[in-house]
Amino acid sequence: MSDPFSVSSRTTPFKPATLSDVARAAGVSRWTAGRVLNGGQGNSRVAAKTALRIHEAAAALDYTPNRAALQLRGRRSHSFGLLIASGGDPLRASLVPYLDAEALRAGCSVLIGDAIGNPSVGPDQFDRYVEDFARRGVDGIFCAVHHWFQGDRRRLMTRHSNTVFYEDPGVPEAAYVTVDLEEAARQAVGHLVDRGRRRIALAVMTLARRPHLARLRGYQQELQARGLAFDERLVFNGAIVHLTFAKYSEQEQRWQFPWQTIDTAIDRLVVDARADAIVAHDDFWAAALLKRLRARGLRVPDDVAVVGYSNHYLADWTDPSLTTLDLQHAQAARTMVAMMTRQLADGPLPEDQRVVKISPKLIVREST
Amino acid sequence: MSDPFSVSSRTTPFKPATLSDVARAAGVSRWTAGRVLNGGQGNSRVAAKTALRIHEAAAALDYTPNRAALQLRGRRSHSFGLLIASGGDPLRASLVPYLDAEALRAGCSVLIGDAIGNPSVGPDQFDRYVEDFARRGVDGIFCAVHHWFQGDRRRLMTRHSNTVFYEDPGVPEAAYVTVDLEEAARQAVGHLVDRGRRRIALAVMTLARRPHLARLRGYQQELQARGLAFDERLVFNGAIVHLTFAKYSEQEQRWQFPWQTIDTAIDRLVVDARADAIVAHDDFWAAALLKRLRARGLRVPDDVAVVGYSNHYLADWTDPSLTTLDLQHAQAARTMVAMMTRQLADGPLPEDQRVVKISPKLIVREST
DNA sequence: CTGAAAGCGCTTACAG
DNA sequence: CTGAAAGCGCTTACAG
Repeated sequence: MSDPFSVSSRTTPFKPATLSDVARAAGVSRWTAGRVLNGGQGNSRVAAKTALRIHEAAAALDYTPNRAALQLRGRRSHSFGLLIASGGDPLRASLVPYLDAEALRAGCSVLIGDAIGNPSVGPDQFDRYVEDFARRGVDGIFCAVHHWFQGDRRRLMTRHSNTVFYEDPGVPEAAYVTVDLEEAARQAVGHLVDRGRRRIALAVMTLARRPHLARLRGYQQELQARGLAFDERLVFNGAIVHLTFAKYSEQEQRWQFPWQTIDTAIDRLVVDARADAIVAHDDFWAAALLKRLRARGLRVPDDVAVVGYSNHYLADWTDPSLTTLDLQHAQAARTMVAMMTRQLADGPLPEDQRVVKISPKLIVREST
Repeated sequence: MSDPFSVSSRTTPFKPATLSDVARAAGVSRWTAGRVLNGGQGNSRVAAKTALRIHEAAAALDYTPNRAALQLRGRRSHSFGLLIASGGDPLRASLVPYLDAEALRAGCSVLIGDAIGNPSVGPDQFDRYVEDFARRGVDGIFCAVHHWFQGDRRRLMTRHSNTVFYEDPGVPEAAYVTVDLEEAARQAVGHLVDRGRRRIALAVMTLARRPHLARLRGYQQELQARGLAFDERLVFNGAIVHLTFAKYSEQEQRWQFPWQTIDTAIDRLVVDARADAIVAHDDFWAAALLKRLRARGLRVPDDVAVVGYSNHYLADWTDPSLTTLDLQHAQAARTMVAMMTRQLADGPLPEDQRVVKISPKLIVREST
């Protein structure tokens, strides 16, 4: 062949050293070598100097155990499956590098299941991944798929008892990491009070789901702690307005944003209730508020301060840039992998340790 | 045990059917069953009615071949490795779901290597992934890591002859998919001319790298095609200004954006050279231009129109929203998987088929 | 057209 | 403390 590329790939066929090679080099049997290199408990049954000789031989031969063989014998695959729908949720996409980094530190690779919600796959992709990951013998599953995506979470949990979720999947017994929304609201309100705001509004997409009620609680708590009265006209619940919600367009792989809801929120909160600050549902709501407030000639932060939630990339690029709460994904990932590792070692976590709350961190920019 | 969770996971230990099970059920030998279900060529040597019986038995038992066993016998692992640094490059993160979806359609799973550049792993993580993926026996590697990240691309290619890159890695013989930057510049300029602009500027971070020279070529071509004179004062080369570049902060996992460079660009292009439109390096440059133009009292698009590049999420959220070029990641992913599949079947691609250019697509929003 | 045997690289009882 | 044998689930020469 004249192609140097193909020649090189043929003349250097990578042939890794096997346990037999190491055993031969060290002058011991395969059993002994296996015991020392891959065995768990039994290595105490091998003489220290023999073990040393074996380790040296292994290092010299650059030995790594063959994963396929280990797996065939029923050992751990040292891989995790990660269920995520980053196409439909850009916020969670940033969890991936952190989870991968943490898995790596735990000696595991990550199989990604990221096509959920993609128009080219079926709506049952979630369940297909669950099957495929099982067949590939992953040691556990991380599930960061938002609740609005189809998929049988219960079946996931029976199929993979070692599952750790990001945010409450609404399935009993589930282990998960979640951002403390109560704390998030408290921090936002506290910051705005410190900035001299007195008519602080809360604008959320819905109060129908439990997590958002936690937000309302935190909001009220902090107002009270700061000696401010609660005024229900300063709470905007998008769901009640009966306008269009954010809708994910699978065609365009983008969100169709409910701009009218934002205008209504401004009418109610700023025009009617004279709010001087708004704690927004998330950074997208906050960015939309920024645009629509400007369109009405209202200045941010002079007339109205705005706080977002999630610290998405866009927070640096809105005009003005956005004060928001960072979700601390690095910490979330670390916690998720730690929970997984514990589950792997000790089985299901005790009830009082199945839910871990992460405190978000306020990032102050120009909008407050 | 009183824990229903752990009980359930123990009472239903998932024990998949094996080839022997299928053979027994169909009343044939393992050889025959294997030939029919997993064998490639030899299944013509099995009687049609026998084959049918075997397929029925396999379906009834929900048989799937054991991957570990196949791999141990030296067959394909039906998995790909994906090298990416989405933490350091949010634009490419959106390739992941598309690549995963396409790999799925080709019957393969994706092992993700996304921790590159993450502060918690070493700078040699790229090379570590290359090793780990080899040991796990992936069938090929997709590499979408930006050139500024450390990592031995040559070694990657000798270790995995089936590698497909996103964007030119600068390694001879490499197969890659790339966005046609010449075409991108032509489309942007053409659109601006259609909008009545006559003093169209080009603002890029650098002209030192080959791809960006293609941009300049496309820009000049389209001006000429539209009968407009080329004015070198309307080309801004960020590298020549000797100001700070965008720098990725591993601490904050964010880009430190060179705002001064943007101000200088506005001085040169708009103030000095009276540009009425700017084709920007990317969406981040475009968003920065929007903010800085407004700060000077210049209106977009009335005074100056701005076109971005990449159609990042933020394009919807800038004020005004951004006209930009979509990178067509779905198409890029489809092409990458197709190239991989061909390489897998036929070996390295012929030289004239190793580089595939994707035409970006203009998305018109409010900034032009 | 079909079967019995060997072996991929490892572990796990079982003997010494 | 160490070794020979069997087997995880599959494929691949070999015989029939």
